[in-house]
Amino acid sequence: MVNKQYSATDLEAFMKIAANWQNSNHNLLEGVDIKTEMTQYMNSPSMNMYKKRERTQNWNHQEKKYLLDLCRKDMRIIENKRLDAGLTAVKNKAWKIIHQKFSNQFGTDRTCNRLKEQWRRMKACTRNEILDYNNRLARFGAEVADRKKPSPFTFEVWDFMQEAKKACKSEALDGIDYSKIPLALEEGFEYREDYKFNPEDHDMDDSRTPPQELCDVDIKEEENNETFNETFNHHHLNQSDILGSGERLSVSPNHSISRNGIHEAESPATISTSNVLDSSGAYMAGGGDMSGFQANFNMNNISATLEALNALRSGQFPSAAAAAAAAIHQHQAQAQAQVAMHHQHNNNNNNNNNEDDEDSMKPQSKRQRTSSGSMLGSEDQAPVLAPSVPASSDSQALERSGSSNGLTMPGTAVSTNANSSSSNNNNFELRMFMEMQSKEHMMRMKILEVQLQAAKHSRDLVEINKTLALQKLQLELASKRLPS
DNA sequence: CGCATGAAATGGAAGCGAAG
DNA sequence: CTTCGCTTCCATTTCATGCG
Repeated sequence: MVNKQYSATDLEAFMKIAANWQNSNHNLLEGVDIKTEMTQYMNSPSMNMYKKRERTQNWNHQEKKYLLDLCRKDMRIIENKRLDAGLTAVKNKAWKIIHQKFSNQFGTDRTCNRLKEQWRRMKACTRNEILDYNNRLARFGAEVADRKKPSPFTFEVWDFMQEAKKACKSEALDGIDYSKIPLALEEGFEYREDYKFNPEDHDMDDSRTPPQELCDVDIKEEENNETFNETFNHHHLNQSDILGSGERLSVSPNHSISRNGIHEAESPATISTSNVLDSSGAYMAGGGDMSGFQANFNMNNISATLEALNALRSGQFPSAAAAAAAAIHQHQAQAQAQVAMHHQHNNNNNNNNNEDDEDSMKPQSKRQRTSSGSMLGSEDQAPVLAPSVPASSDSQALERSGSSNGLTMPGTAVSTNANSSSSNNNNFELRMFMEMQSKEHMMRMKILEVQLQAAKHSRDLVEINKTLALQKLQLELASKRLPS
């Protein structure tokens, strides 16, 4: 973004005033290069509010297309008209990701608010163009109307708008709690630690915005932290859940990760993200290969997960695995009972079999729904979902996941072959599992270390900025006292 | 429950810059 | 200078939330 500077004429006018003032206060400003001082002062951020605004670079087609593609990923969130706290937070989070992705692609010239504005403009222009076109089409026919036919991109945006409208309408009466929804935008996305503090994100061009409010991302600090932590949790073991420090373990019965493993319907966006999260190995190394194990490990045996991760955290991997395995064995019967309940639930909600099945494979799905009307709009979601898989027991689901990639995963064996007499096989698989756990732990530790380092640097940067600001303030105060 | 406040969405006006 | 396309900002509306 072009930083605003005063023109030569502006400065000349200011200089005249300053020169007059200097003449009348000669004794005070003797020897001061007032022109340099003035130029610096006038172009300082604190004077932004008095400057004329300067337009940014026009948006090119690639930028618009990219923005559309990003918005498309989470259209149900971005285009949702609801204003409740949960959805607003998720929406802000989505915009932050969009902004970061956009910045990665095209540089940091566009601020988050500019992105939002552009998105609004794109929609408004599209609406106008299409309505105008339709009008002409109806009045003068295709030949005349086509003389000023909207671009294919306009039609693309229009299609998106219609699609989004439909999608949101289908969920409008659905009391979905969006606050825990993972975003499709998070696919392969890593938060930048410095995002919050990155000066590039601040809208230095906002002529009416005082310096202290320069953060143009209209997102409150706490949301910032929350969203970061949330994503951090999604990407990093969900330790807060599992270690009991967070609130997620005490989720309501409606929560998608309920204790009995029964899951609610889920939107395509959520599902796709869940897949991503699974494949990114939120709990397990090995990504999608371990999904079968995850399902049983996490949903039917939260306590086992707890124990395992407690051990994992303290570096006792063998004991972690053993704890998990033991707990899983213990809970096997209980799991079967839950599966039976699951069956019953599925029978009661035939329309949502697919979603439930998908959910059962996705321990990361954090969707929380209100109890009333939760099934509304599900028919709209169904066609977008992955091909349906017959409702089955969790163990069958595990087999599915195992056979689909031609591998029998250790975790699967641990959880499904509880009654197997092949203890050697179990031991071997357990060892493999431990090794994987160990590797994963090492990786996570490294990631945490890097993030900690980055956070420290960010904090240092803030401290330095604070100190500088303080010094500047003191200088200003001193110079003000000088005339008196 | 009603009111105050804040945040986000939105329509439209004003301003900017390039092209003719 | 005018026009046009685009960006930016303001005023208004809508909704959520907090408080008495």
